[in-house]
Amino acid sequence: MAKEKKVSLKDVANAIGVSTALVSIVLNGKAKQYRIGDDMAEKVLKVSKEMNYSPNLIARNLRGGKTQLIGLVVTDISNPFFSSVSRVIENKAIELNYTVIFGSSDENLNNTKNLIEVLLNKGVDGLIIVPCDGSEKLIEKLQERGVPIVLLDRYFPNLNVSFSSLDNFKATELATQHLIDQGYTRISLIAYKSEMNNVTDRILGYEDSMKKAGLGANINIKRVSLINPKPDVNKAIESLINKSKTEAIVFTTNTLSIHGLYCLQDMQVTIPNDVAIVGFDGGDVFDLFYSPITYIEQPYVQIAEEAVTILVNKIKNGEQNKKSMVIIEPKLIVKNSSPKKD
Amino acid sequence: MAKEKKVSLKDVANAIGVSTALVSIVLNGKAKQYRIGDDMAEKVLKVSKEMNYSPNLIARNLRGGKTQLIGLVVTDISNPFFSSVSRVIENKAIELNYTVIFGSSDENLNNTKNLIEVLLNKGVDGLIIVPCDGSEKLIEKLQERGVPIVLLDRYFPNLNVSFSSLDNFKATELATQHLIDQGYTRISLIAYKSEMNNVTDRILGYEDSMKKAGLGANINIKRVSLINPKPDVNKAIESLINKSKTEAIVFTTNTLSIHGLYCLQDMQVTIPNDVAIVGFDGGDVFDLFYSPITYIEQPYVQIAEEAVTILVNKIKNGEQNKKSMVIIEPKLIVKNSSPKKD
DNA sequence: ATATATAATTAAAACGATTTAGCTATATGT
DNA sequence: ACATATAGCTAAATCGTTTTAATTATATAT
Repeated sequence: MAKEKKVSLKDVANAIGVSTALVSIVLNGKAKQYRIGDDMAEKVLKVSKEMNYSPNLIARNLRGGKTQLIGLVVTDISNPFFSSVSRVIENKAIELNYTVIFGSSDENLNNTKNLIEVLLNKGVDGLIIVPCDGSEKLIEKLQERGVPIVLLDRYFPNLNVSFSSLDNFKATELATQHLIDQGYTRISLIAYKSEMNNVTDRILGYEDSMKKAGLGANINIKRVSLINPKPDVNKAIESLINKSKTEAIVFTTNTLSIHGLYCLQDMQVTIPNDVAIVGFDGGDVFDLFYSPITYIEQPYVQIAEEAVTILVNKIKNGEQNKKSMVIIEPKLIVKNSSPKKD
Repeated sequence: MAKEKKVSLKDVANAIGVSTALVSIVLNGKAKQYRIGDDMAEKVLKVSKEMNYSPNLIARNLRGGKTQLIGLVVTDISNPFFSSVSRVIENKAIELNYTVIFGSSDENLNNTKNLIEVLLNKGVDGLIIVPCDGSEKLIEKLQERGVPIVLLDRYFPNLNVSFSSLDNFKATELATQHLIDQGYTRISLIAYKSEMNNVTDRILGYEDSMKKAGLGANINIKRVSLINPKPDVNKAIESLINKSKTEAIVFTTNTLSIHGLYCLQDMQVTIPNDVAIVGFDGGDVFDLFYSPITYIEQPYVQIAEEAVTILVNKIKNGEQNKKSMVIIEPKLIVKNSSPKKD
C-alpha cells in the first residue's frame, strides 16, 4: 500500500547538493573523463550506496536504447530440450548481466513473427531464435534491420546470420554407423516433415552412412508431421516392422523417440530382440526403460552458452554482420537397445 | 545496418499536422472523452495505420509505469513441472497482452531475492513467484511495497498474499487411502526437507490417512535434501526396503519419484511385486515404465492459468490487498504399480 | 450586448536517466 | 597585466509517450 517510490538520480543529487549530471557521470565511471574532483566522486559513490540507489532501467533505456534484455524465441518452452536450453541461456545471461524474455512459436511462422515484434517492442537488445519452417525471409529482414540475432538449434546456411547448433549430419552418421558396426543392415529413420537444416542434415547423415556401407538400397525414411507426429509415427512404425522387416530404427528427435517407444510398447515389439533402437537426446525415459536406450547426446550446454556469448558480443561490439558459426559435435551413448547382432 | 528508426507519435502528428497529444488521445480510445472531432479521429486512425505506427512501450512505461511485463520466478525452468507451468503462463499472458520474463531460483533465498530485484528493475508490472524456504519475510515486504504478487505451487498461509496451488493435503490423502484400500498397511512416504506448505501439507495428508485407518504406528517418513536429493533417496529406500519391510512407497514429487525408480531398479526390487508405488505428476517415464506407475495428477494448467488471471486483475484493478486463494483438487491415476494386495 | 457554456485542439510538464555544450573560477604563460 | 588554459561543475536537451491545464473559437443563454 505504502508504495514507496524508488530513489532516483535526482534524489541522490539533491541529497548531496549537486546536479544529476554529476551523479550520473560518477556512477557510470566517467569521473576522470569529465574531471570530477576525487573527493566529490567519492562522496557520490558513498551517498548513492547509502541511499540504496539503483538506476531505473526503463529511463536508461529510453535515453540510451539498451535494456539488458535478451529475447528468446523457442518452439515450445515445455519441450525438455528447450527448457534445458533455456535454463542454460538464463544462467549465462545473468552472468553477463542480462535477463531473458521468452516466447514459444509452436513451429508456426505467424507466431514467430508476432513474437519477435512483441519482444522488439519490449526493447530487447537482441534475440536468440529457434527458427521455424519458412522463416528465412523474416530472419533476413531482421538482420538487415540491424537487430542482433543468433539462431539456435537450426539455421539458414545461405543467410549471413550467426548460429549455434549441433553437427546434425554427424549425429545421425554416428547413430547409423554404430548400427552398421553392430551388424544391422535393414536400418530405417524417422524424421519430421520439415525443410529446416536440422532435419535435412540428420537425414543426409543417415543416407550418407548407408550408401558408404553399400546399403543404399535399404534406405528407408519415414517422415512425420511436425505439428501432430503421433499418428504418423504409429503408422510409420507399423509399416517398418510389419512390411519392411526393419531391424533397427534411428529416431531424429527426443519427441519422436518417445512416441516410438509408446508405439512399440503397444505393438508388443521387444527391444532389442525384435528391433534395435537409437534415440535422440537422452533423458530419464531412456535410462529407466526396461532395455535402456542407446542415444545421440547433444551438448546443449555448449550450444546454448555459445549462442548467448555470440549475441552479447554482437550487442556490445556492434558486430551485426559478423557471421559466427558454432557447430558442436554430438556423442553416441551406447546402452542396451542396440546390441551386436548375432 | 540501415537501422531504420521506428515511426513515433511525433511522426504521425507531423504527417497530419496536429499535436502528439491529439494522436495519443485518439489512439488510446479517448477521443470521445476529450471530444476530438469525429472526422479528425478517423483520420488519425487511418494515417497511423498507414504509417504502421506502434507505440514505444519503453516510453509509455516511463510515463505510465506499466510495461505489460510479468516476472516469473520458478525454482528451475528445466524441471518438467515448471517448464509446463511456464508454457501455460506464457500462453495465458499473451492472451491478456503480457509478456513473461523469467528466472530460476534453485530453491535459494538469495537467488530469489536478487532475481526479484532484477525483474522489478526491468519494470515488470507484477510477479508470479514460486517461493522458497525462508522467503516469507521477503514476500511480505514485497506485498507491503505494493508490488502485485501471486504465489504459485506453494504459499504462506499466514500472509495476506494471493496464491494458486494444488490441494496438497488431498493429494497424499488420495494416494495413501488408495494404497490402504488396496490392502497395504506398511506404507511409507518420501518427502523433501522443507518447511514450505506444499511439502508439509503432503506429509500431513499422509499422516492423517494413516491415523484414520488405525495405521498410525506404521507411519514412516523419510525426508531428503532439497538441493541434492539423490543420495538421500538411495539411503532412504534402502532402509525402507531392507529394514522397514515397506510394502508401498508414496513419493511427494516427480523428481523424487524418478530418483526412487532409478534406485529400485539398481536394487533389483520389482514393482509392484516387491513394493507398490504411487508417484507424483505423471509423465512419459511413468507410462513407459515396465510396470506403469500409479500417480497423483496435478491440474497444472488450471493452477497456472489462475495465477495469471489473479495477477492481471491485481495489476489492472489495483487489488493489491485482496487475497485470492485458488486451491485445485488433485486426481489419482491408477496404473499397475499399486495392485490389490493378495 | 454580455456573460457563459461547449467543442476542438494544443502547449507543456512529467517519467528518470545520459550527454553535450557551456559556465565559472582559478592557474598558467608571456 | 592580459589572454588563455584548465579544472570542476551545471543547465538543458533528449528519448517517446501520456495527461493536465490552457487556449481559441463558436454557440447558447440572459
